[in-house]
Amino acid sequence: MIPKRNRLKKKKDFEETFKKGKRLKSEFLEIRIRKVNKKDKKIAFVAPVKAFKKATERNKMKRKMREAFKGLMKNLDEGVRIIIIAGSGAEKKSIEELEKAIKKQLVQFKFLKE
RNA sequence: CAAGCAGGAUAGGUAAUCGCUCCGCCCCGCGGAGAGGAAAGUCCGAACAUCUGUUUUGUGGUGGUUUUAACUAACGCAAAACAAAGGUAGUGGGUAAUUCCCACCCGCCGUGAGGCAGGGGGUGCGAGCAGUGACGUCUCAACCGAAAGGUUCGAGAGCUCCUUCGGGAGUAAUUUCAUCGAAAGGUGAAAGUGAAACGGCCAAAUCCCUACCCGGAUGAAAGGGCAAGUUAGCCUUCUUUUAGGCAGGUAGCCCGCUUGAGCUUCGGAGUGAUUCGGAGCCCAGAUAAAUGAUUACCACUUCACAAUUUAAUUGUGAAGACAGAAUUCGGCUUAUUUCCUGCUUGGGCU
RNA sequence: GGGGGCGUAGAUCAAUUGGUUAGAUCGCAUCCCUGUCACGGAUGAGGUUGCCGGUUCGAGUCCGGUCGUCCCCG
Repeated sequence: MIPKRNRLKKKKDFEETFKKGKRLKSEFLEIRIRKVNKKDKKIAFVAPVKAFKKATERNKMKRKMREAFKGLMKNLDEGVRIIIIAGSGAEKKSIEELEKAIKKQLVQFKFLKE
């Protein structure tokens, strides 16, 4: 789990990131990202009911994504607000595959130092 | 061995590394705790909270009358009773309470172990549509044909018999009068259809009655507290600007929020559901929402392969259910892994 | 977290108090019309009433359970 201070928790923050954030899409993931003029980094993970019907599946998906993201945290740019949304099909991917997919997108658009 | 019936338990473990949430402390750290039997469906029942009825009684109490005392409208608190709607239904018991649970009785089903969304009283199948045909039983099974066959000398001279084929009903299921019943409805007579409506039995999870239970509504997003910003208004300061306070309660935060009809264990009461007493224990409280990831070893089950080979054992590999707390409990229902116990029926061997 | 509705032919909807063979429109198929297509006409096929069980002489309808789907509160 990501520590509390790095979670995107407030409803207002969340909505802003969701609406105004840049949209990066891949086969089974969607990332919304936005930079604000602050020093902290905040992230949230979403597993929609449409893609994952049961509560257990949603929990599992979110845990997988968190685990995949863990290593990327310290190299992230300051002030980023990220929401990562899992699509259907993502539950079959391993943690390494998820990590690669996230990394690829973030590096490509220069939010993450390698 | 096969098929089945009933009941119960279980929901992998240990270690290391990297993380998350909460709590504690001698706070750069260390220690402790961290999903379920169904957390699910939301089908019932309660706790708790707020709002809200009518009547009566008690009580507090501001105001009023008033010398005091006393009386008393509003309002608050407590208790009791109650309409409608709704619910329940063998007898007795359990519980905070239930549509739940337990014991027993009767009825029905099953070869049996056992099971039942069986259990107040009453009323109630002539409704389907035109037919060999009206819940079941009993009664009645008739008619027409130059359609075919049989029997027969002959079935197209006529009569009669058997089989097959074809054909043929009601504006159907009401109306009128009288009468019984609290009601649903019944009974009698007349008319009408039919071969038959006469009689008896069984039928409400559609109808009626009785007895009993219960004030009602909304649900933790209940409800309460603190309170940025903004602000109509009020007060203070001041020539004004301004500043401060009050009021208000939005965003946000906090409480509610986990000690409870609690768990473990011992003893007593009871056939049992359950209950009484003692001792010990504290056992998730998140909120875009923690309880995870990786590796190793050890168990258990299943499958595949190989070896020994009657059975079985050993080794290797793979796989391992349903499912995620959201105020808290008690039931019910549904999903699902593995195992155990007792019993029944049938077959085989000794 | 809490509450409510709806599942009937390929599609959109009906079905009285439980009572005939579950009906209508569009679509579909075949034939006719035409030189051909459309239009038009005729005929026809198509249903486990979401699923499982119960009550009943009889269930789309009544009662339980289950699955799916849509909506409301915030």
